[in-house]
Amino acid sequence: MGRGRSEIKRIENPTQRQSTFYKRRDGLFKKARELSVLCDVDLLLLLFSTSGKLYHYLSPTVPSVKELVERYEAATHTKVWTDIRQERRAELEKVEQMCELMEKELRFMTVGDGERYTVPSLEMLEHNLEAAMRKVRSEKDRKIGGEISYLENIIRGRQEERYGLCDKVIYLCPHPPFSRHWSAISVPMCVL
Amino acid sequence: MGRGRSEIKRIENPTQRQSTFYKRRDGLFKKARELSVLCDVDLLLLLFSTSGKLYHYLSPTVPSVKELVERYEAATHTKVWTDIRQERRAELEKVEQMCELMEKELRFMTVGDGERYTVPSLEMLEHNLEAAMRKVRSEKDRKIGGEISYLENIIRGRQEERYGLCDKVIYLCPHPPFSRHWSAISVPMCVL
DNA sequence: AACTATTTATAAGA
DNA sequence: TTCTTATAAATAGTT
Repeated sequence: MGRGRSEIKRIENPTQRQSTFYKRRDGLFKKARELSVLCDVDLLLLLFSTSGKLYHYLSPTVPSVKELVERYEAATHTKVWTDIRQERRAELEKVEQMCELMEKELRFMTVGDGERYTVPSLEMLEHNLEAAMRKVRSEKDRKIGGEISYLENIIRGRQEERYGLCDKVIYLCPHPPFSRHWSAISVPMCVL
Repeated sequence: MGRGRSEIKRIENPTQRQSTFYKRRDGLFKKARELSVLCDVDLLLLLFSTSGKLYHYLSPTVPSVKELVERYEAATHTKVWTDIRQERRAELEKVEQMCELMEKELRFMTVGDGERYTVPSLEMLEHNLEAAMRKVRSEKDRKIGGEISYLENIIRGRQEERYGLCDKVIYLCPHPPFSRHWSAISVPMCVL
């Protein structure tokens, strides 16, 4: 339409292309709207200009873009979102596998119900439990040993402190007025 | 265009509507194609007729419907597929939680690295392991006991079978020609 | 589908 | 971008 042109090929002049874009874009959306209303048709028009700007139209009868794309999927048998779903599914399966593995191991450690176990597997289990027990016991001993030596150190430190204080007291006050009381409270004072 | 009409409202006459649909549909797709070529624009046109038939057009410059809908998502910040992804995410999180729980339990049973355990928790663990060990041992004993009596039964059965066979042999052949050979192979025969 | 009278869209220019 | 206008294109009504 208009004065001239009939060949449809990319307009190289950017100004002219932009101008044509505005006009034809408006025309296209108008036509889309009209068709959807006149003929009771569901349609979606998505359009990105070269500059990346979005223009879109969705028939008023259609609830969502999603709904329409799903119908498109069904009609063409081309799963648009297959990749994403497969990715997720793979992720999920991986985690589920790990879960199962751990569950199995756990069941093996706790003996849920003995029905399933054969004698050799029970022996293996017994062996595992013995190993675990040894680990736990040595760990416990190590911890207890550590705590004991820690407490011994504290006691030793306090003892030395006490000696130091007693020496000081004797130096400052060689003849204390209430010697019996002093000695009576000296131990608790040092322990504080 | 054409002779008359300017009001845009649903055409109630089905024949007329169908006719108009064909004409305007072709016009719309032509316009869409022309715009995408002339102005170097990415566009998607999805259209479902009242009868459910799909017509669509995608700019030759766009690789896929998915790609365009993703750009639509990005542009509008309306996650078209949010629901699906959220569902999956929830599912995944649930499994991951279970996984973590089991891992914790398992770690408690196997004592990965002792650093984290206090003496009371180690004692608790030791206690659990002892209980498990008792369970396993009693289960093993029960199984072994069962197997032994099962084997004893078999042996008893075979023994009786053997006696029966020997009796038969003696009955049928009171004076066997090669008595020494007979007795030499009688045991393996019965065991077969 | 095809025709055609008309309406619409739009290219070019402002 | 927007308006104007000459002209091409689309299409409603009809056959």
